Amino acid sequence: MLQLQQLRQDPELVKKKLAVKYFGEPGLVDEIIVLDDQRKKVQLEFDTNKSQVNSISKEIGQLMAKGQKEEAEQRKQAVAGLNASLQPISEKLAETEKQLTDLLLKLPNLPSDNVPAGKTPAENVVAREGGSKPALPEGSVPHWDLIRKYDIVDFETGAKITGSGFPLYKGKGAKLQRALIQYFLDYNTGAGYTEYLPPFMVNEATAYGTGQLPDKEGQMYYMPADNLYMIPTSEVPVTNIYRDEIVKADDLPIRMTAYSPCFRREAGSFGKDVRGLNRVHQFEKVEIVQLVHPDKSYDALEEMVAHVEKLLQSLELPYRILKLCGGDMSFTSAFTYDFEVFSAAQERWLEVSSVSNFEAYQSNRMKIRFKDANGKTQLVHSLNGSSLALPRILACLLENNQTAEGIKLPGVLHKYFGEEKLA
RNA sequence: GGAGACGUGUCCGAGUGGUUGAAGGAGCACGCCUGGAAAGUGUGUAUACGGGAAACCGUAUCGCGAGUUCGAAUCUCGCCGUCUCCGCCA
Repeated sequence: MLQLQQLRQDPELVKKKLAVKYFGEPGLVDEIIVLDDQRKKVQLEFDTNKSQVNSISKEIGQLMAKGQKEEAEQRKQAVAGLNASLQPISEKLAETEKQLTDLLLKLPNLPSDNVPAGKTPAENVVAREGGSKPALPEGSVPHWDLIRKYDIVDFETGAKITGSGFPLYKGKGAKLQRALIQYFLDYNTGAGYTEYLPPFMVNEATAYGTGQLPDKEGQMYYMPADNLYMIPTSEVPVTNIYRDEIVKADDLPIRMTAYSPCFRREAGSFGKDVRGLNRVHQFEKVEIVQLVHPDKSYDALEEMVAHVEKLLQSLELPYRILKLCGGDMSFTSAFTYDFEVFSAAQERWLEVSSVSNFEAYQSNRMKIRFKDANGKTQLVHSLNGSSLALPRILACLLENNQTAEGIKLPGVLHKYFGEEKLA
């Protein structure tokens, strides 16, 4: 959530930035400021009245101690009246505060200054490309055929057990998943990220912290009996590790990595381009998260991008890195790079990672702060990225490396998979 | 799931309903002391919001939320969490 202070400082600038994201209700900014003025007035009124009540109550205590019962009784009468008039003020204050938060929650994060202009994915900007697209041999097929050929993912049985979009990995397929997870985690911890294995369900407060709630509950699986949500990414539990904490400046940056399955309802998005592993309800992912000093968050972003890029290079996959345009960025992001790998048989790019700087948007919700050099408490900046999401990586590995003798695996995976080829 | 105990600041730990934002330690920071260190010693050491140029003042916060009361860390209820015992269980 944006900080009120930001809005008050320069409302016009805020509106200009919201326009970059094609946010439809710029009027909210002024509405919020008016409401905040009102809140201040009401709070001042409440504080003044409450202060009187408190001091008279104290006097009552002192009078009682001295045994001056009648004096005390008189004061009680006075306080009763004050309290009665305080009641509506107190309600008004609570109501105004709630309205204010509700409105603030409707505002998306502001895009950073160098976010490319544009409304649709077509206007995203290619930052750079790497690797080379393979020339596939005659008779090459998409991964959903290869999956059957090698009998490594069984969608039908997954659908029988759970429903469509819940793949059942089998044999070498299951092992390759495990190998990839292990490799990714090793790669991340090697770069200084601390490994976590978080809970796969979270409570409301946690889902709220990273921005899944309110409004996006439709995208998560929900367990009403226990009021818990299945995580759509480990970003959610991992970033919340530091919720409501003030960390030492020396502890920054905090780097965390975690593997988790990710559960996504993908309501409304099924229908096309969902064959095979392209879009599923449950998938495996290894995530990286950083909490950093606000001055360093864009350095951290570049560092994370370079980190993920090297990982893709080590997998020898053709990739490109996109800077998302304002209109295509997520609600909570200030700047996002998407990573896509080229799926040679499908001849299309598939998103395998998204690395974002949320600046103080998430930390303001979660109240993750640190003490700066002057002893002042400040919000940290939070960032995260996939490193990496597995299904589409698997799809590309299969398609791009298919040979008559089997799937040739990149060198880095040999020791994790135990073989050089999947056949 | 059942029964009981508990939940106070960075940590430990007091706290008969009335100057308790909270004793006392420890830790930490900055001084003094010292050749240097330890010990000793002095001061400081929560967060948020509001008012104020500032000093500072006000309000709220003792797991969370309601309630009783002139007044709640302290009493009542609900929820969450921790521990112990029993049950169940990988």
